[in-house]
Amino acid sequence: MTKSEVDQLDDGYRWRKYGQKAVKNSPYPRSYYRCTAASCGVKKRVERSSHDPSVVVTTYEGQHIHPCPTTTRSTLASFMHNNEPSFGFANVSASQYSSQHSFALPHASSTSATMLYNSSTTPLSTTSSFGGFVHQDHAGNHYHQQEAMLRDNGLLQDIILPSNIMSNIQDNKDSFI
DNA sequence: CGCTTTTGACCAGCGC
DNA sequence: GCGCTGGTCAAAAGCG
Repeated sequence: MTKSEVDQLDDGYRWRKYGQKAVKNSPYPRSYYRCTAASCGVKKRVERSSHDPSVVVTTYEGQHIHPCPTTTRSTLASFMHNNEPSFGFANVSASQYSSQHSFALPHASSTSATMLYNSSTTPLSTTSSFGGFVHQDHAGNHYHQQEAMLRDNGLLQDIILPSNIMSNIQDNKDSFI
């Protein structure tokens, strides 16, 4: 369950929508997505909570059998190209970036819901929870970028989960990272 | 042109 | 069997 203004959360993988249905007991439709990677049959369902419209419920089914295509460099690279050269952490670019990205925690077992790591409500007024790396684009230009890192304190507060699951995450968070 | 989204149709499971 | 519901298919449209 992820608090988000937008239905489409970027978890780093590429998804193709294959259906949408109205669901009972909810005014909001449920969307069905499949991972676009060949031979990767991972699916996800995305629906908005009827109790709290600001909450998006994302249910993953299966596990990816391939590396995440976009959480490494490419997504950030494309983002950078849209915002260069004045990328910085105290400006609008940073907040736009944070509002559009979430991070899937690993260790999701088959058919179970995966918790999303969403940074949409976390102000990026500091750089304390980010590391950095250097990106080289096709023209050979170098950009110093800040790569999102999963750190303690980072963004766990934005995950909306039952308390027992939250405590389980806290107990095992080192293994998540 | 290739990929994605939209959307009605179709199908399976379930309760009555 | 019938109706309801959730999940999937696939043709058409949209988009870069």
